[in-house]
Amino acid sequence: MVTITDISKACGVSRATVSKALNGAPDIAPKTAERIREQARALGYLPNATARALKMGRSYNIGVLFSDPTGSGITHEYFSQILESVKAEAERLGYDITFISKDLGAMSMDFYEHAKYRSCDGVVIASADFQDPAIIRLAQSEIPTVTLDYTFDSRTSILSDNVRGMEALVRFVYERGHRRLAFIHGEMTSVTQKRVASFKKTCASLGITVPGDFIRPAVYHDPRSSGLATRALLALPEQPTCIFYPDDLSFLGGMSELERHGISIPKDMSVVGYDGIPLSQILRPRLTTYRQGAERMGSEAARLLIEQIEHPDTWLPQSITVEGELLEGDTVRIIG
Amino acid sequence: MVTITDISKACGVSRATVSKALNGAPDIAPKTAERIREQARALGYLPNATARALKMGRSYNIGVLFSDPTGSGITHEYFSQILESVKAEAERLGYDITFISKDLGAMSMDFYEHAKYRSCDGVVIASADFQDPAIIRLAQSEIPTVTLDYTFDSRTSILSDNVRGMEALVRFVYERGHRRLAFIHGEMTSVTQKRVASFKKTCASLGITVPGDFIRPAVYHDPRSSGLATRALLALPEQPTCIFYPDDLSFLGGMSELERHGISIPKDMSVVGYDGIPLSQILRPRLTTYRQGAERMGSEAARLLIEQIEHPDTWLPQSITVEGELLEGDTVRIIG
DNA sequence: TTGTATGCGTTATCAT
DNA sequence: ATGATAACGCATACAA
Repeated sequence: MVTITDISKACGVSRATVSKALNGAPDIAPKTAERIREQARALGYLPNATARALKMGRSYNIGVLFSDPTGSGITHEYFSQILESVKAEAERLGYDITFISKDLGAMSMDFYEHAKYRSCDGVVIASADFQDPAIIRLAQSEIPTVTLDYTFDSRTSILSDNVRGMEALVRFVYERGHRRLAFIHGEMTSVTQKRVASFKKTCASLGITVPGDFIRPAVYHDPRSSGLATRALLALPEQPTCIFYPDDLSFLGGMSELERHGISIPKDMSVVGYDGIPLSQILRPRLTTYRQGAERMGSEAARLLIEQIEHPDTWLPQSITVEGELLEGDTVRIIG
Repeated sequence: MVTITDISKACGVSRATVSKALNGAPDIAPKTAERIREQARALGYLPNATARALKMGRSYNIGVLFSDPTGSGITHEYFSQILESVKAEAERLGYDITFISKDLGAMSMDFYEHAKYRSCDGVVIASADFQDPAIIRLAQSEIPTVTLDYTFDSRTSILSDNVRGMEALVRFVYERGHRRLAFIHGEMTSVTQKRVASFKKTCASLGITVPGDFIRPAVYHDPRSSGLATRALLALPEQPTCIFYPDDLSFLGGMSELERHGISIPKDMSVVGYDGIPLSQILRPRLTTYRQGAERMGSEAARLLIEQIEHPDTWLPQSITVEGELLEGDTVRIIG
């Protein structure tokens, strides 16, 4: 391994001088600096991030936390998009990323301890149970954090516009003549609460009455449970004309169930999803859904986290809402 | 930050003693060791991975390389499954993972340099252009590596059983009466070569003649190009009875094209995919496909890499083939 | 059984 | 403009 010591010997200067030259310190003679940089290149020198981190107390490494209770984690397209964009933006700014989990090998650590152990400069909490004491401990620690779709007090967060997204979908469906809307929703997280509330509020403001039967629980990213909920809806004496699914993937469960009943989309039943993952637009008919700005959420999270890390003095917590966009698709029929 | 120095003061022993006690060295009196561990716990001590790495020359950190030219990268379900399982196995063995890319921030590095910069103990090369000189440099360096679906000389690799997988699919289709088989394949990587060769060889051994028109190029994970290839097949004077797609996702492009022509699956046309991603079994009809053991490939990759890192003396390069499994699905019709 | 001393590669402070 | 020195937190060879 080539170190600054090797360079200092080759150049006949001290290690301090080499370090300064390589970091562009102003108090080094330009020609000396150039000579040193030349040698460094010639020798194939690479800075050692480990030594630098130890000395500087900065690792240029940020943690990413995907703690999905269901285990689907990064496997889901929405989250892998976020991971991808967090990674891209972090790398653009000179940071590597490390996954934060609990229980590394033999040692049992919680999230906070893991982040400390790896000297993470900050952590993006992308997906987690925000009631988990271990998550709360991390979010309230001295480590800079940014959360996605949840806000801790005095911390930065990136939010998707669940309220507006759901409102847009309801209005879109309403404009096409639908008045009997059913909503299959995911587990009762804060995101779900916002979506359900926005669904009900928008319906109310449009003069639509939603029977209690039309609001049904399921599980995010679990086609099976949405299939069951769909079956329950179909068993009602009076059926909806349009079904809202918790997410695009869950819709697939509903799709199968509808097919099984010989119900065609959108001829006999209209449907909408949520997320707008690429898959939703590959399917035929293209799904009517609301695309969350996953890429932007990820890059904003990385950007704000690093801003906080690098300028702790001028930093203030903030919540950014990333707008999504309605994808019209072809699964909502115009009815009379 | 609590360091071993703090503990040593609190216990009235030297730092060396603390270090030994915490690492379970045999030459420390049991009661002393216990007292020290007690204090460490009481003070909330956490080892500092950075300092340890600098001293020991081992970071307990492995790099993961996903360099997808198409950019789909970890977003594709197959790769995110691999990432997930590499991560899980690495963590089980006490290792964190870091993404290896080129060009971190301002500094321009190639993959090898990035891995060195972060002191990675080894790298899993999960997805890459194996002709890229930067990949070759890494694979031939002193850094332990394991590659997926490609073998470098004297290096460990994890291979999916492309030959057997394709053979199984062809035989399955053959047994159901199909004799006119078309194959839309992905870009000409070594994986593709194996699949194409196995397709042709199995057909030959079954006495099936495959017209040159029936082998058509497309792009992996790109439904559009497979849709176009499907269209081309449908324009032939004599059509196939079964179409093999490059992968499950690409099949969706074919599906749309078939629908557009009013062709129903599997009534009018049989199809098979490749990969066996969860999505393929959510769709209706369930896709006939070959499930690659992505989870096992990832965990084996991590396991063998770490074995090589920890026992460099007794280590020998090896290639492990991970068996997949045919998913029967419902997209191949029995014909006369 | 415990402690002393040293160094991993780097940056920062303070002399020169 | 340059260099000597210390320090970051830890592990280890060796001395006591």
